[in-house]
Amino acid sequence: MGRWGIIEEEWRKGPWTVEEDKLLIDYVNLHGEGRWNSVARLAGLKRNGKSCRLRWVNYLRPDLKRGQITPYEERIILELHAIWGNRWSTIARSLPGRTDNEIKNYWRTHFKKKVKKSSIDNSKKIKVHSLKRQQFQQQQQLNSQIDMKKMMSFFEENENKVLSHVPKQNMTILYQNNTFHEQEQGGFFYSMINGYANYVPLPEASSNEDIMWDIGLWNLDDFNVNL
DNA sequence: AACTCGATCAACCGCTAAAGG
DNA sequence: CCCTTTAGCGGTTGATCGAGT
Repeated sequence: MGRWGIIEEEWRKGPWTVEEDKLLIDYVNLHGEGRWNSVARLAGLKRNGKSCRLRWVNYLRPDLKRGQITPYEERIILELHAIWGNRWSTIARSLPGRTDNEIKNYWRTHFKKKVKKSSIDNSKKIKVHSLKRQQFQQQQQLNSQIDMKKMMSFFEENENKVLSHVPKQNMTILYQNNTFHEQEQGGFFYSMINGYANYVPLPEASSNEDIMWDIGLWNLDDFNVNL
């Protein structure tokens, strides 16, 4: 019984201690991710499954990237938020090692006020309309020339392979370490920098017009490049 | 020294969808 | 089918910190 004659909280809450972290890490190493509700029983943690999962995915996961959001990452966040709105987990999939929570926090603290008045209407964010497409294409053209040069050489070196994937609306291709990695996700070419070609999923094309627009992005003539 | 205030961000909540039985 | 469990999402909170007064 607690101070007030009420049954004590069954689960611990609040910030995690290093001891708790270690218990959770040991549990995941032993049993893998998932079955979070059994962590308390099997690892001796007085945390509910939800809290354990959150701690793992947002902080303890070994593949997380630590440190400041880079300017490159910031640009992706801004551009993808213009497309997707507050769909943080979708945005996070394009930023390896970053969590949706991290991106959400970053955007809210850095950009919420600035975007408040002029922001696009997020209520229809799932639909891709021509205005958004125009905005996105304009942003594409505002990208730095060095990015465009890398993108150009990427296309030139891998033209056949890349173009063969264009009609596949559900194919995502990552280009890392001089190899292609294909993933079954909706997507299209987004940007290329630091040897990392990033295909970003978009809301599914719902009309021929949308599909044509997606393919249009692959036309190198569309990019304003000064080599 | 004491206080306010805004920024930051880890962790919470409610809710939904998918999976399991 | 229904009911329960589990995973995941996005909004919100509140502890903490540092800068300014």
